[in-house]
Amino acid sequence: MPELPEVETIVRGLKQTLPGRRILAVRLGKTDFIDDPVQLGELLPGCRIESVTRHGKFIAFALAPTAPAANSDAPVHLFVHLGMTGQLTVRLAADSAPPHTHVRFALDDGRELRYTDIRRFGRIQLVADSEVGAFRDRLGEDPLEISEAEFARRLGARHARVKALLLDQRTLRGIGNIYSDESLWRARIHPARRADLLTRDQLRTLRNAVRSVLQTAIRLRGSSISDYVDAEGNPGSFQLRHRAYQREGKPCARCKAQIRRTIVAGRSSYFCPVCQPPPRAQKRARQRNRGKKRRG
DNA sequence: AGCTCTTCCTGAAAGC
DNA sequence: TGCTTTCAGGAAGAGC
Repeated sequence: MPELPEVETIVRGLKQTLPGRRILAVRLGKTDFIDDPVQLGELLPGCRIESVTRHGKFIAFALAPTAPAANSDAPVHLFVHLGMTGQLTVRLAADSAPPHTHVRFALDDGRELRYTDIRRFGRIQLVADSEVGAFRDRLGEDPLEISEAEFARRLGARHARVKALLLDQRTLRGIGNIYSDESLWRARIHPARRADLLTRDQLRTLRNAVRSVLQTAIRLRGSSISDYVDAEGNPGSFQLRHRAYQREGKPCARCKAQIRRTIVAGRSSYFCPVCQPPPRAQKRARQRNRGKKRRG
């Protein structure tokens, strides 16, 4: 599943070769995950790719029309979200494309940018220049850039479970199921703990854990669990460093207790029952509160 | 406010 | 062996 480190790796790869290239043609397969496929096909041919950037898990292409024949002279941004199984690769146009390749952007150097997505949980949309700000504002802070104080402010007052907040793209942008579990394991915090009941120390530790996990994962070019590959089609290797995610029954790397799996925020959540004690005190507090409500 | 459930989709793995 | 069922999950929306 592409999360921040995977998307960052892909973007770094695309930045090497795409800026300055012109899109000659667009070929579409299935289009049910594209906001406006007709507009995509009409607007993009003739556009030059100005830049490639990452916003959370989104990949943004800034496009500028070049030919006078272009259908519009307004710059536009193409936002791509890879969902679960999306891949963006640059290949020679003559090379055969894998199954489930649904979008092919022919480039002016004989190659093409391809979007492949088995499950089509990804999204592709065009965003007008004037709306890019609003689009980005819907996302929270980048977890690699957020300050300690801002991290504590964003999470520390919330009653929600800490894992739900890590996954919420409006709180922090870019973290998914793998890196939330890996960060919580490193910070020794149970995923179901309420964020507002964490200590200052725990919030600081968690922020640092998130940073170091993401930075290491970027260095190792992401985690390849099932479908992830970078822009050149190569897998990452951070999955070899996973300490919690998908390690149910395996020994904790710190204390040798068996990693357990539970459901938090509707997602499989892996944790060490010894290093990351479940929130018993919270449970008792909730039971007391329920009692009070019934009586009151 | 925050939780749970549902929907989208395919393929791998488990169950029979 | 071969079919059917289950599960995985990012995000959005509904309903409680």
